[in-house]
Amino acid sequence: MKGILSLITTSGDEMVEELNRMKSENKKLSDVLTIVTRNYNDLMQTRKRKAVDPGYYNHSCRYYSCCDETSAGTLPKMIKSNVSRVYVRIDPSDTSLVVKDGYGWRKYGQKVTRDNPSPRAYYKCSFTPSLPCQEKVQRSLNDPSLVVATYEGHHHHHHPSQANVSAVSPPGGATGTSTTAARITGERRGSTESLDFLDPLICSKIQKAIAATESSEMQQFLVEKMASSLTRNPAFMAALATAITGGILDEVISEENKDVVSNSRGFSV
DNA sequence: CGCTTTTGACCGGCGC
DNA sequence: GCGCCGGTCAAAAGCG
Repeated sequence: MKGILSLITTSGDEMVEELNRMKSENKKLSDVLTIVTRNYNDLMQTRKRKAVDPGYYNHSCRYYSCCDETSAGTLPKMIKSNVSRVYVRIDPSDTSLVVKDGYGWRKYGQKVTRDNPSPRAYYKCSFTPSLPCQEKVQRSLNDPSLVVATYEGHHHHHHPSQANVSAVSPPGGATGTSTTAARITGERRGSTESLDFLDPLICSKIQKAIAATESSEMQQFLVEKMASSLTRNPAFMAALATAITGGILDEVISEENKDVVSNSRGFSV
C-alpha cells in the first residue's frame, strides 16, 4: 500500500488523510501497524541517502537495547552505534536552539537542512572536545514548540536507562538543569527493550505473530513493540503527532491499547 | 584575555 | 564528472 508510506515520509496532513481512509475501511489496528511496519522497512531500504542520518536508525544504547554487533554489521558503515534522541519542549518564540541538559556544549556550526526550514545547530562537548561526542539540535518540523536533540558518541551513556526521566545528570554528579525537558521516546514505563524493525527476521516474526493471534494481550504487546521502534523515526513521530492531535486514532485504538496511545502522546507533556 | 558564537567557505559522500 | 547536500572548519565578532 503505497499510501501508507506517506504516513512515514510525508506531511501530517497526508497521514491524517490516509488514516481516515483506513478508518473508513474498518481496518484493525494490527493491520494498520503491520502495514506501517512493512513499509517502514521498505522505506529504510530505499532511502539510502536519508538513512545516512543516524537519526533514521537511531541506534541508542542508552535508551534501546538494539546495539548488538549482528545488526550493526548489516547497517551502513556510517551508522554510529551510540545515538540517542531527546525531545525538549521550549518556548516557540525561542530560536536559540539550546538544550539545557546540564552539559557544556560548544556550538561549532549551524546549517539549514533541506527537510526542515529551521536551522540545525551542531555542538561538541566543551569539556572533552577530543572525544567523539556531539549534539545536534533542530526544531521539530511539525511542532515549533519542540526541539529535537540528537546525541552521538559516548558522552552520556553511563546514565541510567530509566524511562520517563526528564532531566539527565551531568558527569561528576552535578544536577541537571533541564526542568522542561520531556522525554518522548517510545518507551513504556519500566521497559526499555525494543525490537529492531530493520531486522527482517524480527519484522517477519512480528507480522506472523500478529497474523496468528487476535488476543488483546498479544496485540498490546506487539503494538507496544512497534510503537517503541517506530517512534524512533522522527518523520514518523511528527506525522503521528499530527494524526493523534486530530483525534484520528481515538476510535481506531481499543481500550486495551491505551498505554500505547499515552506513550505516543507522552511527548507532548 | 579566554572562551563562545556566528557564519561563509570548504569537504566528502552520494545520486544522477 | 558534476551538482546537491549535510557536516565541519576557522576567522572574525561578541561577551563576561
